[in-house]
Amino acid sequence: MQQEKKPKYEELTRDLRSQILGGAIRPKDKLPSENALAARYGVSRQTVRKALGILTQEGYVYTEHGRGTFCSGLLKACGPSKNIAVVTTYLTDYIFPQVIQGIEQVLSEHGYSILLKSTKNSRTAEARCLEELLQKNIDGLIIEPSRSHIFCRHTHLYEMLEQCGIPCVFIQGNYAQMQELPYILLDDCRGGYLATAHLTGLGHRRIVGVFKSDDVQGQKRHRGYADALREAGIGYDADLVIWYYTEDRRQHPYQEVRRLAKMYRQRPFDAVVAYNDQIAVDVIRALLEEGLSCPADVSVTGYDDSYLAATCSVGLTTVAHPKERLGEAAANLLLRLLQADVPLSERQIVMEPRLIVRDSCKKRT
Amino acid sequence: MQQEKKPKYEELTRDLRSQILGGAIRPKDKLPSENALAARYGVSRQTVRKALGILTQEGYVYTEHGRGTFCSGLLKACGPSKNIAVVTTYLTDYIFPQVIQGIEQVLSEHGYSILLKSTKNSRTAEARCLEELLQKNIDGLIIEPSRSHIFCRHTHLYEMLEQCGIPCVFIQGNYAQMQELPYILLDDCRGGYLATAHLTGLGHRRIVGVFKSDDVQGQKRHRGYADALREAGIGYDADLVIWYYTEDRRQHPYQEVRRLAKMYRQRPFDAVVAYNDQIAVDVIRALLEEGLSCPADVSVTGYDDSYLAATCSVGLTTVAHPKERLGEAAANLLLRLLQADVPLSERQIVMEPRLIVRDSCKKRT
DNA sequence: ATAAATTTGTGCGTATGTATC
DNA sequence: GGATACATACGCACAAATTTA
Repeated sequence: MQQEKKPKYEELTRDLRSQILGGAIRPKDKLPSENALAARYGVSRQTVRKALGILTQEGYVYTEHGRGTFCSGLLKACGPSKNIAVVTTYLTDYIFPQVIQGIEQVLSEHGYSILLKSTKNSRTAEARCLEELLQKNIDGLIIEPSRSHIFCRHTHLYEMLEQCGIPCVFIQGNYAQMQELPYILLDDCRGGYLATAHLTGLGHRRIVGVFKSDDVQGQKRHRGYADALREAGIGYDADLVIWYYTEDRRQHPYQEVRRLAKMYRQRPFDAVVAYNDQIAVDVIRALLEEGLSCPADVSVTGYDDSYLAATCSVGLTTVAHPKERLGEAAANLLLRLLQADVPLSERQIVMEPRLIVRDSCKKRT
Repeated sequence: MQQEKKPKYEELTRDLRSQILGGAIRPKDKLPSENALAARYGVSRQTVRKALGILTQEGYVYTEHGRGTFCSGLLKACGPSKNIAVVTTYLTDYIFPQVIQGIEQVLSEHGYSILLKSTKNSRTAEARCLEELLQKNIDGLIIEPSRSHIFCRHTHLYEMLEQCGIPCVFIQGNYAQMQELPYILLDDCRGGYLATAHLTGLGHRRIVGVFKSDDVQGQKRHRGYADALREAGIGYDADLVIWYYTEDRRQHPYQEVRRLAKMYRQRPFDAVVAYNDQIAVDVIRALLEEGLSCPADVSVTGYDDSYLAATCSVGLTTVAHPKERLGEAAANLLLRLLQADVPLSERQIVMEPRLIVRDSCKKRT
């Protein structure tokens, strides 16, 4: 009869593994030194090293040069995947390609690849997306939250990410419930203020506002709009504010502006603050259809300084969006989070918007 | 001054890995024995074993007790990753976001994620990119080749993909050496013909052509241009053809058109066929700077029907590019390749371009 | 602040076992 | 059986990082 051959290193591996799984060796505990293990088990140091190598690869332990070998906190099956997930609401919606470009630029220089996902601003899609990503092997996440105005029902997924040691950076917006997570966004309140104050500065008083209601950006830009009006001593008129949802973005703002324009004789207005350049273009189109011209009759501001602002029939006065630089900043922040702890104050970055004046606003006559 | 520390086993690992990726060692090949490698590299057998251990773990080689060490056929046997790599030259360059959108749309419906990479139309970046992807776990690849006009020096990487069972779909262009690989592209020859024939049909005879020289699209559009001229009985005039490289795309076409425009009195021309809409916009700008207007003095055609075509100061007559549909078609083809064998005739799809007439071309007076 | 001790990382040499041809 | 090649195992030396005296 023949005995099963059991390599000594395998015996040692099994023994140590069961000690860890059994709780005898707890996470963060220091294991005996290689020499100590060699002596205790009556094997050579090389054999110990082989066993520890296997355990390291399996994720049960990690080593620190000069300090020792330690039981790891939680098991990451494989090593770093060098994959970073990037989740945005849309891929083509005008400034996202540039943001993604900025992210890709920085990350690929550091040997990372990008896993791209889009949610179409749907909460369920975002949740499904995160679940998928948790099953894959990613090292980090950059995400633009969907419908950031409403309560987030899947905070548990973000907690899970945190527990897995996968850092996460929010861009554009963030969730009110998770204020401590890293983010990079624009001061949209200030941006809305800048656009509106520019118009009041030009003497306009009846200023229409068109805002998106289902993300924090829209709500903040609206607040800036209201602040600027108050500062200029202009009463807030809810009838001049148009709210729209993502789904209706193609039609609703356009139609509402046409409705207001039809009543221009009875209830004139001087200017329109649009949520972004896309809306501004629709606004100008709607005005033209009703015989009003921009900027002669009505001044219009955009937001984001997209390609539309420059190529539009009227050069749009708009609020500059950092685009590539936002992407780069997000990527750099993520890289720092991957390497070391980053103090809270540096984990949350707010970029300052600035106004770009073109031809779509004119002094009131 | 301090020397970079390089462990010998790492040196050996790198060397062997690059031999495998470089094609010097091919799948199923037997590597030299451990002793032979030790002798050749002047290291101990232990060091060789360490290097081979790493390569084994990475999946590049496998060992058979008593037989030898072999280059592995398939990298990574760890099941489908549900990741598809998408490699394009640029991410933001005007129609790519839409193509990627189309791909993402289809693939995400089937539970796949997208790994995004860009090459900036650099061959070395493309090669580096493919090597990176081979080390990751991808199920398939959609790639827009870089500098597709020149001989591809890294066919072995594509062969490796094939041997690993990773299907690959080319979009936009393909390499002349690998005619049997699946692709989806536009009939660019036809597209160039359509644009040029439209101009000859309007009575234009001296037609400038601006083409990109470092991809097949440019060469094919040029051929279509030449075909249309011949068909109209117009002699080919090399002085009217401007070639440019990717690196010079921002300046060179613009400056060359200005140069031609400066000599307009002596050597007038009727129209310009531009490689794409971006170039067309630059062309129109150059013409304007020299006091020539489009379409009154000179007709201009674009290509791709990008957002520029519609938002440009003059509505561009251009050749429609399927964009999203191209992306969707590529994704669907890849899905089919992942499931089953696809007959050659269905693996290669050429989409028909069509002309979109706007305001940038006028009948010659 | 420095030196010594500890601990992991790299590398070599050797011996023996075992599977394949 | 013999040659070859991988697998396991031990011992030793020195380097590099860290902690301790």
